[in-house]
Amino acid sequence: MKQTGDLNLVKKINKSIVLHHIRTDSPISRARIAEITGLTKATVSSLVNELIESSLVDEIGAGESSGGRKPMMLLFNGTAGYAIGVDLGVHDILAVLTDLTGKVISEKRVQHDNASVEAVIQLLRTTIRELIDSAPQSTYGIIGIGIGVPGICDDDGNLLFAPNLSWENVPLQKDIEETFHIPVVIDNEANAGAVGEKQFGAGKDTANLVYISIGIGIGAGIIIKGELYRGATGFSGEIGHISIQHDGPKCRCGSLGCWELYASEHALLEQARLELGEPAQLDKLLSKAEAGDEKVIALFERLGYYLGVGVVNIINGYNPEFIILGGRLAGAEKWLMKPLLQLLEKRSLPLPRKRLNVEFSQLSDRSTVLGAASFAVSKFFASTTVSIDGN
Amino acid sequence: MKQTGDLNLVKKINKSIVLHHIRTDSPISRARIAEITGLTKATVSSLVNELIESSLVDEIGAGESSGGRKPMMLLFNGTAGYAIGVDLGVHDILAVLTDLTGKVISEKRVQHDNASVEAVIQLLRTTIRELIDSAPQSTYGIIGIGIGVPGICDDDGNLLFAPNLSWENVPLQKDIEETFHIPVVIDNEANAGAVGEKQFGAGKDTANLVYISIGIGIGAGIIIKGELYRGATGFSGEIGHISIQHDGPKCRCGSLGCWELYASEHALLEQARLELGEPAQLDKLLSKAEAGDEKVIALFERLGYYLGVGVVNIINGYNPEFIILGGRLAGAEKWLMKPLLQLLEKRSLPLPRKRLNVEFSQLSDRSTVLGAASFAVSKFFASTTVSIDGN
DNA sequence: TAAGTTTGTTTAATGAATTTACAAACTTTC
DNA sequence: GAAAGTTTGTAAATTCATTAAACAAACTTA
Repeated sequence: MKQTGDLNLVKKINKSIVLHHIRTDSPISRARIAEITGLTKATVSSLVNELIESSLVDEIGAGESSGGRKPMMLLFNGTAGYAIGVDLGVHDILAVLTDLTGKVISEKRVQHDNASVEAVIQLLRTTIRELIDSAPQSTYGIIGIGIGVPGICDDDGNLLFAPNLSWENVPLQKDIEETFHIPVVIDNEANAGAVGEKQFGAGKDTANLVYISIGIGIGAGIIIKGELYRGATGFSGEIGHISIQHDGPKCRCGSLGCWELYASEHALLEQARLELGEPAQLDKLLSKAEAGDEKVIALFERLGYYLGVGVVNIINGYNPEFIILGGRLAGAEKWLMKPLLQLLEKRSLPLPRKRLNVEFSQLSDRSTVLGAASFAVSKFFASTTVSIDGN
Repeated sequence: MKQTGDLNLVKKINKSIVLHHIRTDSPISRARIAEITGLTKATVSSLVNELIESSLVDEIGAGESSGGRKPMMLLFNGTAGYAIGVDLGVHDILAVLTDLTGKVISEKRVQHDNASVEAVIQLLRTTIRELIDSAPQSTYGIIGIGIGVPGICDDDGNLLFAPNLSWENVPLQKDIEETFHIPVVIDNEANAGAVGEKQFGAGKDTANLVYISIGIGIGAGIIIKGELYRGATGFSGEIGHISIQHDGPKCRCGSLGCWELYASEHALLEQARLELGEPAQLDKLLSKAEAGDEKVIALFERLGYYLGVGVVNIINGYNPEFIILGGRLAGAEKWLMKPLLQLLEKRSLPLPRKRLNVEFSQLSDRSTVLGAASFAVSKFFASTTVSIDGN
């Protein structure tokens, strides 16, 4: 049933507000937190002391006086525990160990050939195990594992469908949880990427952003009012399958003229094959474009146009403040950005466009893995701020 | 800053939970509410008695015993106050007086020729005045006015842009508030329609629905987790301007191939003119189709196809549980539904479609006006208790 | 050195929920 | 029809997080 109100809830709310300010505005004093939040000094003091008790906050010494007693400055203790983030890709696994602030402590990257589901999961297990073993000693240890996957998940952490891996109904969360006995969160790689960008990338101060992952297909993570939008049944953002040509070519999803048939890596390589007369690879196309090959540059520019078509749809449909383009094709920003922006200028409604930013990701291929780690940290705080005192 | 927690908040939360159950599950006893919510009987008793004190709840006598003392049944007192809902259309105004349950008490419908902004607003004022005067005596009187408008609004109740009225920057909320000194809420007609459908129509038990208003243009109201999704800058759902043909004909919005160029009433009439060689009107086309005119039926069926194209995009983009089609064209359900469903069957991804319903509105042209009244009621409860969101 | 400011803690008060107890009103059972 | 058990709703005592007020410590300024 719905959450009712009691004193426990009040404390949980206030404690997480206090912790939030220590995490984002640190170093900060108790008095300043009281001033910002409207809580009394006594309340803040009490909550801060509990947070110190539980190792999540440290006092780092006196700050500058503003005409009276010097304030004791507080800092979030990012090393009270560690999280693991994983980007389970189609051809590789990228995994990081981060502290509670999201700072990367160590990183592993391994290739896989997707020989079997079990083989990949086994590789995943050994990769995670190595990172766990590399973690420094800490109060809470490894507090969780977040995994971004190239497919659709349900609420129970099952990977329902991952077309580019040809996986179906893999109980990934349960599997990894049983291996390590640590809380595991599974989510779509674009959702994870969106969270990564919001926490650590260009979207830091934004509550409404759309992260578009342009890879073999196109996926999107949508953050509304600071929260991921998952749709009714736990997955949305199948934005790659928004049709931009109702009578266009058939997509494997059953529809016609889907955006990702025009604006994905797969689409680019297919066009390159048709126009250049030979199978192409992304890195080769990139170096050719870099060398000034006009035919290849034209290919990228056309891709930029098609990206723009879909971005206009996203603007009109979601009215975000921020659109961040990421994924493998983010490396082609140089040639994609201009035609994309030109199209936006011409085609998007002026009102939704007013307060909008469109940028390529600054985190390169780490948006997803950082977001995944962030899922684990969020889950930890969601479960802890309530019962951390133990009473 | 963010809302902090205190005893007041706890009480607000619990009081609104209790009221929510009385509103939705009535008649209901105190004991049953305690059982459902997890609150203690003492707490429920105390809160219920305050609600009775404030006239929002009535005791209606003893219910059936289940083996012990008979329970005292509680009922929400819908007549403690009245709300006004308005659908400000392009050619007419529909306004209703409802009680707090949304039951329509009286109704007014007037035509207008949009001679000037001031003339329409004056007509709006006299219409509202008549409804106010027709309201029965009650504890709280007229608790608010909600207005659905065919355009884009900002948070301050300004009608920024209404293309089909040719209005721009009209401070409608302020204007009506100053006339009646009653709280006024302004919102887009599709947003109001979505809320109307959720409260009173087909979407009653749904937290995630999209209401598509097919009128002269196409608008949409999107409800996510029981709340309207407004986008970053207060308006979204410009779904009519999602392109379904990236190189299609130019739309007045600047883009090419927008959905509403294919699937709106305007589009239908334009096609009718081209194919039948004479200017057409919707009601005439409807009667011709009714009479079995195959050419006209084919027009509707093609419209159904184009509706489906956009609906597939909405399914893939928002993954709602429920899509409700409303607006003037809802009257053509008979010919639109079949090609629409056929298209969905063929083109939408199986997973998002699984738990999805697509229906035409049952409220005919009252979705918007009922939703608008509901806005006023919600605002009233938000100020007295705390927002009542429907699970 | 004295006066004023700022920080953070202590103490008492507030009030909403919980726990426990209980009376009243019913039904069931023998 | 009386006794036993159940259900409903209220009352009294307790709990606990917040607030308000007072205060000591630490610092700046004049």
